[in-house]
Amino acid sequence: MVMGHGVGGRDRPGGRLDAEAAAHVATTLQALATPSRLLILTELRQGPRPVTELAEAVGMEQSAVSHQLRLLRNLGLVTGTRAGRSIVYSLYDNHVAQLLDEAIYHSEHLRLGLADRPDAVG
Amino acid sequence: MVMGHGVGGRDRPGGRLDAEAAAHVATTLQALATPSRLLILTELRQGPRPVTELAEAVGMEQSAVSHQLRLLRNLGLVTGTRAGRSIVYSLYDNHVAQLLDEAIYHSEHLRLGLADRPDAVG
DNA sequence: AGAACGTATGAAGATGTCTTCATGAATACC
DNA sequence: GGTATTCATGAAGACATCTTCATACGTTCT
Repeated sequence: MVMGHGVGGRDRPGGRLDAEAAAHVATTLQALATPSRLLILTELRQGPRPVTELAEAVGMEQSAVSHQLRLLRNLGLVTGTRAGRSIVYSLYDNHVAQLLDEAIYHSEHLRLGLADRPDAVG
Repeated sequence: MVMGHGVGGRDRPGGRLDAEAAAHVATTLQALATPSRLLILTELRQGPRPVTELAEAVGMEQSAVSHQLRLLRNLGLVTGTRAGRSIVYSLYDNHVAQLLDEAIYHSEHLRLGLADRPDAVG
């Protein structure tokens, strides 16, 4: 059960953004705009994971993972709780999971044009 | 009516990503991970706009807007068609609009922790 | 207390990104 | 054809980002 916030419609689909709001959103999205973090987050999407396990799962060094986790932590996207000597990380809440899912979904359906699209510009 | 692609559920909410897929998604999200581009896109969310109008609406120089538009174009997020001397840009399709909406929605509901969240780590 | 394990952190270097400046190309108007 | 308008583009500099290396911190076990 995913438990969305409604039926699938947001209150106000497409309002303008002021500079501050834009900065806020940009910061949040930047957290998802890196392969390493995306791998970490999708791994966490499967369930809570200690750092070492994460590192192995995504094929990164422990240090690099820790650095990215700190960033994600500071943004409130993940939380870590100690369990023995390990620290187990999880996605912070359902908004994160959904944002992840939706971002992946739309990205996969966008098929990057990357210079092979016949644009009218020229 | 927003006209989603289904009912609000994605096929497979939360699969793992391989390195390639992660890179793809990251690239797409990076396009939304900047205040300037976010402003441009949300302005386009309101409807098609010529470059100069865009520039004025978001308070950027024409050159800067053009550079960002090229990036968004290359990623297939927007298209531009000539109309007289102007080139009118629009969001490429509904996926872009939705991704935008959802990204903004979730971001606004995430309330960046930014170092004031009592994390268990320490 | 000492050793082993798991994680965090700071510094530093390589890269990437964004904006500005100057200029070029296409269209419209006179 | 010449000029004004609208947009694109390349170069360059300021700045941010990510990874690695070295090391420190906290916990567990003996």
